[in-house]
Amino acid sequence: MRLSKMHLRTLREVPAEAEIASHILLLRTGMIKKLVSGVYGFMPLGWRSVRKIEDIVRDEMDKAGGQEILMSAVQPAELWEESGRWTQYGPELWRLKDRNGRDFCLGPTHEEIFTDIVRNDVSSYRQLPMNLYQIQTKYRDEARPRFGLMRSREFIMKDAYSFDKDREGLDQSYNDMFRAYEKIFTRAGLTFRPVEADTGAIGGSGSHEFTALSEVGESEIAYCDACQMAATSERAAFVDDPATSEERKPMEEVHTPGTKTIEEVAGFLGLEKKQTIKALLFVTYDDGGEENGYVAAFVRGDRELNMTKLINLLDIPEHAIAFADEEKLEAATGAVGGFTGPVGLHHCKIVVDSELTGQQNLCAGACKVDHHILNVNYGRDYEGDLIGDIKMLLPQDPCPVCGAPIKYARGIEVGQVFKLGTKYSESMGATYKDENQKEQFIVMGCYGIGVTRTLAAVVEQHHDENGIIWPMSVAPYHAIITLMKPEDPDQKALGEKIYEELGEAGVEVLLDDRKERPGVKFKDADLLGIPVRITVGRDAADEKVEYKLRREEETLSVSAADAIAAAIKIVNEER
RNA sequence: CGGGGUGUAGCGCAGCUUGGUAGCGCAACUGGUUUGGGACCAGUGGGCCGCGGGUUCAAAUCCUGCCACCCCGACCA
Repeated sequence: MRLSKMHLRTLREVPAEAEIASHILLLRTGMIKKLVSGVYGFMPLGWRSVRKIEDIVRDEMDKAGGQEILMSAVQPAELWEESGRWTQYGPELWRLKDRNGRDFCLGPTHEEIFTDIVRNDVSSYRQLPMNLYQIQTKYRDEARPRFGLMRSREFIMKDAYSFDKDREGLDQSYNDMFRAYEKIFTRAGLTFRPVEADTGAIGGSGSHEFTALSEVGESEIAYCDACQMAATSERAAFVDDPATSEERKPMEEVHTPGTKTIEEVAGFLGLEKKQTIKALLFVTYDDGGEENGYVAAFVRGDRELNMTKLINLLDIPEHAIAFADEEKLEAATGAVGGFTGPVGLHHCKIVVDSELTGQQNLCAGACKVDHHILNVNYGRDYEGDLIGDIKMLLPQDPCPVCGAPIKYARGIEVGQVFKLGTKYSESMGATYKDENQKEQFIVMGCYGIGVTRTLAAVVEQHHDENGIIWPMSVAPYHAIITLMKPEDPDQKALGEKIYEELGEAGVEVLLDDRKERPGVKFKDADLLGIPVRITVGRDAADEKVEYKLRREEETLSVSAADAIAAAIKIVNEER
C-alpha cells in the first residue's frame, strides 16, 4: 500500500477525550474513530490489526476442533425468557422492539442462540462432542463506557460453545480451550495470566479469566509467588483463621458514645480490630424492582466484605441488592447505623462469615445508639441464616493454597472460559439420546475472547512516548519503506524495487511516497510503529538504505538486498 | 445512578468575570522559498459559539431547561 493513496489521518495532538495510552494512540494513529460514547469504527490500519487478531483466534480455534459459524446479533426475547435471563440480565441488555411491539435484544453473548441450535440439530450421542464458535459484534449497554476499546458498548468478540455428553467430556473441552487461549494470547504478544474467576450472571461451575497485565486494567487479581494460585480478587478463596478455644464469657453491654467505625470502637475499648464484628446492611429487590427484604452481613472487624461472594451465597442476581438506607432499615429490623450487631436483629436475613463461628468473645454493635456488646459468641448469642466465606482476600493475607503472603496486580480481562454444565440445556431443553436410548442433558461450556479489547491490551503493553511498537503478529503492516525524496529518481526507483520484492515475498509493506518533509514521515513512522523500517535516502544511488527493526534497535546502513533479506527473515520468524 | 468537569472551524484551545455580532495554533487550499526528525513567507476557504426557552435595543458571554462528551465512584457475561 502506498501512503499517498491510503486513507490515513494521524493526529499531532492528544485528543481531549482520551486518557490512557491505548486509547490515545489508537486515536492518534487514526486506527479507530468514535461515533458516540462507547461505539467505535475501524479505519484501514485499525481494521487490519483487528483482522490479524481474528485470524490468530480462528487458526487456534480451528486447530482445537472448533467450527466457525455466524449468528445474528439480533435475538428474540422468547429465548431469553426461556433461559430466565430476560428478567435476570438487567439494564446492560440492549433491548429493542420491532414495529409490532415484539421484544428483541442485541446479543451481549449467545448462550441462548447456540443452545437453541443444538437442541434442534443434536439428538444423538454420536454427534457429540461439538464445538461451535463465531467472531461477531456484541452489544452491552454499559453504565459507563471507558477508555476507548477497553470497555465499549459495541465490541467484537469471539464466543465459542462446547457441547459434551458428560462432565468428563466438558473437562476435556474446557482444557482444550484453555490451552488454545494460552496459544492465542501468546501469539498476540501479550503478557498475561490465567486466573480463577467468578462465574457471575452467566452461571456455571468453573471459570478462568485470561488477564493481560496492565496498570490501567480494570480487573484486580490476587496471586501468589510461592505457588500457582491466581484468582480475581472477588473470587479468591480465604482460609479462615483457626478457631480459638477461649472460655466464653457472659455478654456485657457497654456505653460507647460516638464510636461508629470499627477503628473508633476498637480504639475506645482498647481492643484489636480482629476482636470486633463488622456489620453491613443491604436491601434486596424482586424481579420487578420492588424491595422484598433486608440482609445483614457480618465479617470480622479486620476483614472486608466481598460483595461477589455475598451475592453468590445469597444466590440472587447482582442488581437485586444494594446498600440499605439506614433509617428505613432501623424501623424494620432494629439495626442502628454504626451500632448494628447480630444480637437483637429481626426481620432480616443474617449472613455470617464462616470465620466468625470459630472466634470467641467478640465485640459487636448492640442495635442501640452509642452501645456495643462485649463477649458475643456464635451459637450461644446469635445464629446465621447463611454461613460462608464472604470476605476479600487482600494483599499480605495468607495464600489459601500455600500460606505465603498474597500479592495484587491489575490487568485487562481479554478472555474468559466457563464450565456452564447443564444450566442452559436444562432450562431450554437441550438433550441427546445416549447409548442406552436414555434422554440426557447436553453438558455445555462457553469461551469468550474480546477481540477489540485484546487490540487495546496489545497497544497498552507495546508502546512508548512516541507511539505504538507492534508485535509482528498484530501489526497492521510488517514493514514500511520511507522515501526521503519521492521525486528523486534514484530513491523512487530503489524504493519501488524494495516494495515490489518484499510484496512478492509475502511481506505486508507500506511505501511512504507522500510529498512530505522527512520529519513528518519519521514522526508518523514512529507513531504507527510498523516493526520493520527501511529508509531510502541520500545513498539510494549506491543501492544503500537504512534498516531498523523496531524503535529500540540500532539503525544499520546496509545494501538494499541485505535489507530485503533481513526483512523477509524476521517477518517469517515472527508473523 | 451519585459526584466533578467540559461543549466555540477537522484537531488542540482563547474569548464569557465586565453583553456590542468570533479569534489563535495545527490541519486544508493557492503561490513562492525550503528539503534527513512534525519548515518559512504571503494569501484563501471553513463557525446555527451543543440544543431550546428567557432577559435585553443587542447574547458565545447573563438566567433557565435539556442534551452530549470526559473523569471518579456505583455497576460490569
